[in-house]
Amino acid sequence: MNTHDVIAMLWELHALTVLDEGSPQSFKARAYENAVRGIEGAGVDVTGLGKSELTKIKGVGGSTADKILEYVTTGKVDKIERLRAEYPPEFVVLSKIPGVGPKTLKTLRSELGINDLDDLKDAIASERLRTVSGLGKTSEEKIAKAIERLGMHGKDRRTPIAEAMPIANRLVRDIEGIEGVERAEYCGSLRRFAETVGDIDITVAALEGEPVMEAVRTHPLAADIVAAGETKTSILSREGLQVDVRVVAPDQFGAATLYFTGSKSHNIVLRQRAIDRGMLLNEYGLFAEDQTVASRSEEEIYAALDLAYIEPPLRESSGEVEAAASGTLPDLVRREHIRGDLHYHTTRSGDGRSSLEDMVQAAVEAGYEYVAITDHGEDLAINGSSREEMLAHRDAIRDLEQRRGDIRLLFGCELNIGSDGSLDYDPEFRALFEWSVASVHSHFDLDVETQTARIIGAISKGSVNVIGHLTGRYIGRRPGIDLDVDPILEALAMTGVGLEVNGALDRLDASSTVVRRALAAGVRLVLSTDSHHTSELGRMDFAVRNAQRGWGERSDVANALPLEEFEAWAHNRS
DNA sequence: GCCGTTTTCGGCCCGACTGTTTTCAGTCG
Repeated sequence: MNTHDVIAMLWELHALTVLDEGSPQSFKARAYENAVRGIEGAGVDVTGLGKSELTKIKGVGGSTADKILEYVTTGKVDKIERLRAEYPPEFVVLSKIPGVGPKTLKTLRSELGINDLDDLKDAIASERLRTVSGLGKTSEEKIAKAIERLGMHGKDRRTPIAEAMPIANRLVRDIEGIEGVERAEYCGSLRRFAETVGDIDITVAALEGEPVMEAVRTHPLAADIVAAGETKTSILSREGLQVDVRVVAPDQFGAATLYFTGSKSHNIVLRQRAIDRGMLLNEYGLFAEDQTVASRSEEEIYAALDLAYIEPPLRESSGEVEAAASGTLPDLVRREHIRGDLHYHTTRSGDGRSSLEDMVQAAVEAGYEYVAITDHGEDLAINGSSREEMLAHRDAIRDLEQRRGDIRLLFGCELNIGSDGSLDYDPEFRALFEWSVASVHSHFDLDVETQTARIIGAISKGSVNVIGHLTGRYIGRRPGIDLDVDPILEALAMTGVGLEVNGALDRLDASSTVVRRALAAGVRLVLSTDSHHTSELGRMDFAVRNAQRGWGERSDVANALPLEEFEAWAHNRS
């Protein structure tokens, strides 16, 4: 049992309490939510704490502390057991239907005796739902439709960022093209750079709302219209992804983007802070006695709340507001700090699609001082290169570097980590590489001990500069390998081997949570695009944002170092 | 259930949209 389990327990308690009290605003339910936030913010292992230490955590009082202790010692919480009996899973699942909240559920149960999805379907089929007070024919039809599509977009359906980002970019671009629109920006979890998103939120600055609403309602991506008002329209894409578009006056754009970027809990903390200062914060601005204090930009709102500006990836209510108040926010790494790309393929790799010349030209155009060419090693049968091919490749790289004279090219390799931690070639040959990424490309189903030993084995061979895409996951498609992360981070810190932050949107590997733990362990980061084509260099921005989400600073990032310092570090691998 | 620069009780973030109502409750973000 660990802190993660305790948090899961509190979330279940929260969900069951919402049902029991019939209100998401239930103060008890919100207290559990606050406790989770406090525990996450404290960043400690709560399973080893006593009651007095637990209640020192913000949001955790005596009652919640008792439940945590009960859970840690017995593995159960009496109150949860009782609530589970009252609200079994087949009933709880009904709360996932969009448009059905705890109040409706309570009424359905008490008036129609509905206890599961079949009961609800029967009630709809026999038109009994419309007889319930507060519901009518329209609600009945709406709920019927929502059930039909439940598998596609229930309330907790999450869309991988790699799927959501192109849709958001297209809509933003189209909305920006509408006459009268000054600005449009995607907000929500997408702007915070969460790896999966529940929906897409777009904020638009325009004096007239209707042209925007009209354009959204009739957009080719809109398979269905969920809500259509004067300033807010919600559509559903064919894939079931909901998009909310909200129009505000241009001088309120900052307040609106702040509000819609969230996170929800970050907003609550900011609003509380406004109240403490006798002000009101909403999506239209920060107000004091009906006077607007700030609204045009996010920066001026944070400033008016006596806070340093907080970048969107940090807005998860995990200590960032406290840090902004005390001037201890991290000096986040930015795209302009990055001086080179260190995971970079050419047509030498079987899956590479741009030539060495083109890839290097693209790197120069991106403003890089150095690049490591890291084509696949021989163990990756289809995509890899033999020793002879690698040596010829080295000559081509040296030749190009000399002819150009405008960029340092490191002769590198992406080594393949075998199931037992073995690497390509032999130690002598590997020593020829000036830079080596080592990554997992196969054997995804081994047990956690084997996988962990496998990675640590690769780290310990003395031939590796950085571990590439740590887990091998594809977000939403393939889970990563099972790893015990802490011993791996320890091994990285001890040997001075770096941890890659892979900027491919479907990877984002290591994840931001692992990045944050890695930094706490003293591991250095390497931000990479893993480009196989010249069109993929833009991924560096994603690697940067994912590192930011893990609180990565400029000084944490190896490829933010000037060339000489970088090479000194790279040669220092143990 | 938690909390305190209005401190041990009384409050707890704020607003748009919808459907069912004739002024508001529920849901959602």
